[in-house]
Amino acid sequence: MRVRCLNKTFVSAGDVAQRAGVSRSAVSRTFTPGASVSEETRQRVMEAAQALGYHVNQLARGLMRSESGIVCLVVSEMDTPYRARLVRALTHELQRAGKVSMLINTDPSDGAVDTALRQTLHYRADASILLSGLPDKAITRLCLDSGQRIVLINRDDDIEGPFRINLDDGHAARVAVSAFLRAGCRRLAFANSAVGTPSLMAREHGFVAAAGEFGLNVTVARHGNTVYESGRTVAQTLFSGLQPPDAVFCVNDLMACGLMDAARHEFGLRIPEDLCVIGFDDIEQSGWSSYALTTFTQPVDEIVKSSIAWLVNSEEAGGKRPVRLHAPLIWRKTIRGVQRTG
Amino acid sequence: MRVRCLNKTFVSAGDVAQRAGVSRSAVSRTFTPGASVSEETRQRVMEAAQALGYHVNQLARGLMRSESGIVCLVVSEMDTPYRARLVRALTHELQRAGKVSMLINTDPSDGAVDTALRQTLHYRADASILLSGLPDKAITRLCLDSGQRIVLINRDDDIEGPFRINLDDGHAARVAVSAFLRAGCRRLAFANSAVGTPSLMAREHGFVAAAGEFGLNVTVARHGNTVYESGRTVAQTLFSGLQPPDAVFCVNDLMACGLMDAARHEFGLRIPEDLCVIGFDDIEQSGWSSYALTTFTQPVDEIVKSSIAWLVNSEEAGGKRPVRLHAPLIWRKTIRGVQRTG
DNA sequence: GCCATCTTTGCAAGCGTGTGCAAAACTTTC
DNA sequence: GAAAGTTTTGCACACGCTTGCAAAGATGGC
Repeated sequence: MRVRCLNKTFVSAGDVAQRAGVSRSAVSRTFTPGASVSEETRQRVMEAAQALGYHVNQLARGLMRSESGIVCLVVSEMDTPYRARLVRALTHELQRAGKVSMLINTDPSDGAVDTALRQTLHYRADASILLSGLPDKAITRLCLDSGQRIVLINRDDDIEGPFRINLDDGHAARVAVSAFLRAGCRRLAFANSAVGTPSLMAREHGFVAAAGEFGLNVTVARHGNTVYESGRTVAQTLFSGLQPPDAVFCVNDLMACGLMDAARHEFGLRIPEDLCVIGFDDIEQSGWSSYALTTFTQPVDEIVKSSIAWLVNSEEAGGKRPVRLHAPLIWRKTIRGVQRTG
Repeated sequence: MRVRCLNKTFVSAGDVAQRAGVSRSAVSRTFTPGASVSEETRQRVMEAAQALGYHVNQLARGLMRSESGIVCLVVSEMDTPYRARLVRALTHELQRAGKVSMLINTDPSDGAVDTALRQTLHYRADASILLSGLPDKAITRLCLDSGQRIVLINRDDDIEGPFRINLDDGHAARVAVSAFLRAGCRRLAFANSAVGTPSLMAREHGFVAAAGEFGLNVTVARHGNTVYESGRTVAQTLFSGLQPPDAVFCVNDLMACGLMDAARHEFGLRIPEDLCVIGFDDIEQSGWSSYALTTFTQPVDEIVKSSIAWLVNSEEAGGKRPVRLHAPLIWRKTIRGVQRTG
């Protein structure tokens, strides 16, 4: 049998009321901002609450109001540097906004995103923020119909209803091309994963298109997940060929790191003398002096700020069109020649 | 005014009952494993639930039972590679155990761990897992008295009651010393942060003591947080001196990476020829070929497994003494000479 | 001192669920 | 077919909270 303390497990509003000599309503109102309580009773209640160690039961509160105060973060591979940073920033800001975050792991093994998103319904989450995996349309509908708000970050799916927030991948791709050209590179390549997420593909297509405008072909290599190892594998493909590239735009910093390591340690290439590299995300490791990667930085603060602003302001349910944010290029040392603002 | 659908926001068990032509209890029992329902009614209920899109309201369920199914993860700097990996593994395993994880960010800005831990009480979490920050004793008591279970990971504080899980830091330190000695190193140093967490200090003291047994002094340098930049700073201190070390045990892989980068790029040292390095955690980056760091690996799976096993089995509230896990040394390329199993 | 106005308070009805209890339905046995 | 036993079912209450409503109390103007 479960061993517990002798007294009741939790003190309830009733207990506090009794001790303070007021009604249950009074203590409820004391803890409800904007409710009508006299200063005197408030004091008495607070005192009793303090003494008894009372905490409002958010489960019960959430049952009455329609708001549970819970926001779900739906994310897979959350230990990826960029994802981890985003999760950290989101939880931090959500807490400041008086919300609490429920973390839903959608790593492949245990069912799909759908199962997870359905989980968010069980707890009557006020909102869900999806950092990865695209949910089934029906489930999304279900969530929206349940009054839940949905934010899609970097997933430019064609679903109607959610708040969509994306980067201007096309613009970044053009900036990358012109940076490479200015550095004197002519044999361009694009390193992608085989995942095929819309935003990853937007970078690839944007890069190919922008290069095309200058009459240049792009060698595209895709492999596996968007991780370090894939970067290495792609490097094997690219640098073993007859016409190895002298510039590679990597869809992601993690892949860029893998590609650079393989280029240096297995093919003896010097960066940026023999090879220029640009990445995407600006993860912490890109700033480490072994990489010093020139890369596009994710405006994490802006992403977080606008997401949460939309969640909290229950007004303006608008947001038909996705918010597009700019990802500026951070110049480090993987591109030769003079830098210019991109 | 908030725009909603015309129908009720959520369908309740009552709605399902009405449609299925049974009582509300029948619905409740259908969704309660082990309750007594005839196969026929179960079918009817499931059908109606499906049609209406019914989901058990976990908030209400949690109100009735004493279990909310919520487990809080209390963590700061969660985008650190090791922490992120742990959080990922924990959420994954918790979900498999039918729990859901609430992520509490205790980054310095908004209040201390205490505020966060109190937050876990608001939602009547079944348990809290603390990865960082040591809570006030009073709050811990409060949580325990409320029937909440607490797990402390890598925080060997002297609090009574929580389930404590630690690594055998002392043993690891001894292994590090002998690895350095076998590689012919004689001028040992320890790179630590200024944070002073028990487990970090245990590594330092263990290393100094073990070296002492061989009549060797250890230069100890401490600086800032346990991050990459601190590793660089510590390197400045260590390698600018008259007697620069030829072996450094870093309290953490992140610091090891910083130290190695500074050693190579600012002091022109070759690793492992001029300098041997050992780290701790075995983060992903340690495996990257730019570092190839020999390091102690955190048995994340074991940590997660034993934590959750303890949370779920409400029996055996035992666990007075902390669980000590072994952190094996992963041999890569930052120690010269022949490897031997440690 | 009296009435109108405003604030504070307690009552009671809900929110959506689990569950003990007794009645009802079904099954077995003789 | 009746008695005994087993399962299933519905009622009603509980969980801890919010909130509309009306009564009570405080305040002010005349």
